[in-house]
Amino acid sequence: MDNRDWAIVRATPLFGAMPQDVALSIIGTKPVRVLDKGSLLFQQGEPAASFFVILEGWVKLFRSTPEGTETVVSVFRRGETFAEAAIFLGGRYPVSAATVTSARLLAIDGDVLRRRIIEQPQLALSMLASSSYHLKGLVEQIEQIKSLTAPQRIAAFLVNLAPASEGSCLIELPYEKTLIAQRLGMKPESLSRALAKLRPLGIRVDRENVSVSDVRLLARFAEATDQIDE
Amino acid sequence: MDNRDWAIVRATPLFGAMPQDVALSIIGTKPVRVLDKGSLLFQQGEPAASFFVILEGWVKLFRSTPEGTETVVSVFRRGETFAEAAIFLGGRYPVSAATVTSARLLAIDGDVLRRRIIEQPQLALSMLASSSYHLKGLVEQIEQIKSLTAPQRIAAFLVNLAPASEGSCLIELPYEKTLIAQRLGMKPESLSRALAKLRPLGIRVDRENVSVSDVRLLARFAEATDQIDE
DNA sequence: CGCGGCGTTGATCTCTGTCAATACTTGTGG
DNA sequence: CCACAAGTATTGACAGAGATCAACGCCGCG
Repeated sequence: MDNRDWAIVRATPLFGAMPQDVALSIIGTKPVRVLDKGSLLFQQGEPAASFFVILEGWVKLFRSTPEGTETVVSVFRRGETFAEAAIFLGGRYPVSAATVTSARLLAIDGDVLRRRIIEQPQLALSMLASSSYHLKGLVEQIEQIKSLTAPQRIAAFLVNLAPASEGSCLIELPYEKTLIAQRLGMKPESLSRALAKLRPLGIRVDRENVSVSDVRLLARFAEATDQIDE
Repeated sequence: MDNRDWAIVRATPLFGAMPQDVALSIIGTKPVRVLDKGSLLFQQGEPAASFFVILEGWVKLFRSTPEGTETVVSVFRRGETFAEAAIFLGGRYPVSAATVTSARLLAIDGDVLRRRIIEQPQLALSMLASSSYHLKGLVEQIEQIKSLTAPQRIAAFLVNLAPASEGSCLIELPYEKTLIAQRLGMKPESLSRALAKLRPLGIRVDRENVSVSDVRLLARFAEATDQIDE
């Protein structure tokens, strides 16, 4: 783990809020785990031994039914932590996790964290802040699925990815479209068509490259109750 | 607040886990708030001053867009706590809350709780457990909306309400069907039709009374990939 | 070069939303 | 006590969004 990695760790809501020495004592000299795309980190139902910080790459959380269908719950990127909450939930992961790109991760021991919390009460506040952050993310996702159409959801997704909140920009899709579709709760075919519908709004797609002519216009479309007509 | 109320408080994951005197010191002599159906508790975006324990009745959490559409995120009942996590999220509620029946609630001050956490580290673990529990609920909801049809969702909802996991039973719907529909991410009309489709599975509905002839059958239907055919 | 995974496009079907009409329940006031 | 209004639930007809099934193009890889 180099300085670059350390900076990423310190930028997370969880490790950013605590004193430097505490953060260091938790992370300790944990080796960085380097993983191929598609590596399974843990499975739903397993005892929750540790949680993770993403230094590089993308990770999906998903649930699978006995029948084999797989529902993507969220997708995290560099600088995000996940599964912290699972540590406290009867000790079992409620979801499975796998990398969707090659990735470098930090795995942090749950026991160590729990012990540190007892010693350092204000650390708990960081944990709570972090878990509240995830809660908010899920709430937003529920709102989107329940109230937006497929084209609106992908529009919102793009707006989130955009570097600025106005003007034009180029966006590189961070992972495969199949996964984006799952994350947004639709089929890949629908994603294709939804993107096609955004064309009149100045969206061009070529492979994983998306050009947006007017981010604000896109954002407005994602929230509007009435849609494109022509 | 009488002994009955106190028992409810102690049965929550949050207050059940902590020593009795700590729980007492947090709740203190807070008056019970008695509210009519439809009372607004707080609005999304407001500074999060306190969180709540439900002693009696039902409460919905929802998000509203500027356009006025309202998305129900979750519905809680007696014995549940809500908005604990908001206290730690930049101090703002990410959702609004309103009672959907007449209700009795306990409102607990956020500052007090935060101070107690500093003094009583293991209290933080209770908080985390409680917030993890809510997280899990949201994850399950996302999974349901994304992967189940309307009849399956209402089936799952009924199974959750059923007193036993097998055999037959009578269920009283806890709040209005309009709200159930919102909670499940569908329109009231669709809820009516979805319930009608469950008839071949031994579901009879009369007003708010639902009779289930075989809970296990219903549960199986809620998870099945293939559906009723005839 | 051929194969397999991913993405797009087309045709069709199914589910759910929309719009509208009709009970039924509840509460209000004459 | 009844008429009436408002809110809630059900039902029907219809339209539209998205799923499904299938075919095809594209690219990377052995």
